Amino acid sequence: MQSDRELAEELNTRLREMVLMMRRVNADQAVTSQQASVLGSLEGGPRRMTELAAEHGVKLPTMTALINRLERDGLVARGRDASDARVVTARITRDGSVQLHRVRERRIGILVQRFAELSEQERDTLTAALPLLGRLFADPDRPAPAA
Amino acid sequence: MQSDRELAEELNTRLREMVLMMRRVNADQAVTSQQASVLGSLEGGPRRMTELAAEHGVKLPTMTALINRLERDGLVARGRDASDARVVTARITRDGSVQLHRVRERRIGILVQRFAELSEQERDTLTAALPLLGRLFADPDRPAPAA
DNA sequence: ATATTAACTTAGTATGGCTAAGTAATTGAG
DNA sequence: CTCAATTACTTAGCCATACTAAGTTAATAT
Repeated sequence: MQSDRELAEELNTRLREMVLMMRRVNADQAVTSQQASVLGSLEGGPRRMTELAAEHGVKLPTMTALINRLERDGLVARGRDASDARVVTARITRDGSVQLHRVRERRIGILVQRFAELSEQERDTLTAALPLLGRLFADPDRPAPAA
Repeated sequence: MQSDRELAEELNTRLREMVLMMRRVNADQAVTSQQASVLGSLEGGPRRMTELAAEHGVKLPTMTALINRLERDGLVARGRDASDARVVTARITRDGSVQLHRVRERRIGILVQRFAELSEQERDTLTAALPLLGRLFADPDRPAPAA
């Protein structure tokens, strides 16, 4: 039986491990994890710059730079909004979709490998815990990103 | 009952949420999360540059730059190894400890707050799942960082 | 009609990552 | 013992990603 404090400390440690692992998994990939994250937001269709910045918790100029690089590399294309000439939209290109798929499969593949080392019962425990993690980390101000 | 694949996809989504949340929590802090992480490695005493780089999964020149900035801000101090004149060590200063404590309390405080919204049973589920996450994210090549 | 607001971009600065190349100290081979 | 190779680190130069402040253009409101 652990106190909330101890539980929080352990979770904090796991978060650190998780961040380090994701960094290792993503090293030497063609697309950075930040770029993959933005591409994920575009899967459902074009999005406004402002929306993207808010969803990813960055300021607008940062998103401008991110989209500039993705556009330069041919992974997204900029567009305009018909009803408001100030608005700039970004959509994912075919190349972008291919890259996104690649990154996602890589990450999920690694997680699946790791799951193989868990027992049936341990997998059940994890299955039960995932929605709780979702509640712990959800942002009340912002809807969850698409992927 | 979920397949490993579905489980991995859900975990991948949770990972994204966690990263976004930790970014929000750490925004507007005096010390970046990377800096806090390095300071955490120094709590147990001075460490060599090489060790620090390996532990944090970065190359040596990156650690040099990180320590340069921390030294400039007075949060760590460089030292020398008595037995090998090539070796440079870093130790945390009093100011560094204060900053580290501040960041850690902030993060843990937020997690504890979130735990308050969980039921007793849900907390138990989480307690059972955390060690599993540790196994999923552990780096076989590298021992877990101190904090 | 014009002032304000909103949506972006540009410019400038900092952190944090990399590789390649340089320096100084230790180790090892002959 | 000498000198080449290795080890530990730093420097230099590049890129991605973050910020604020300031500029531009379009929409809104007075």
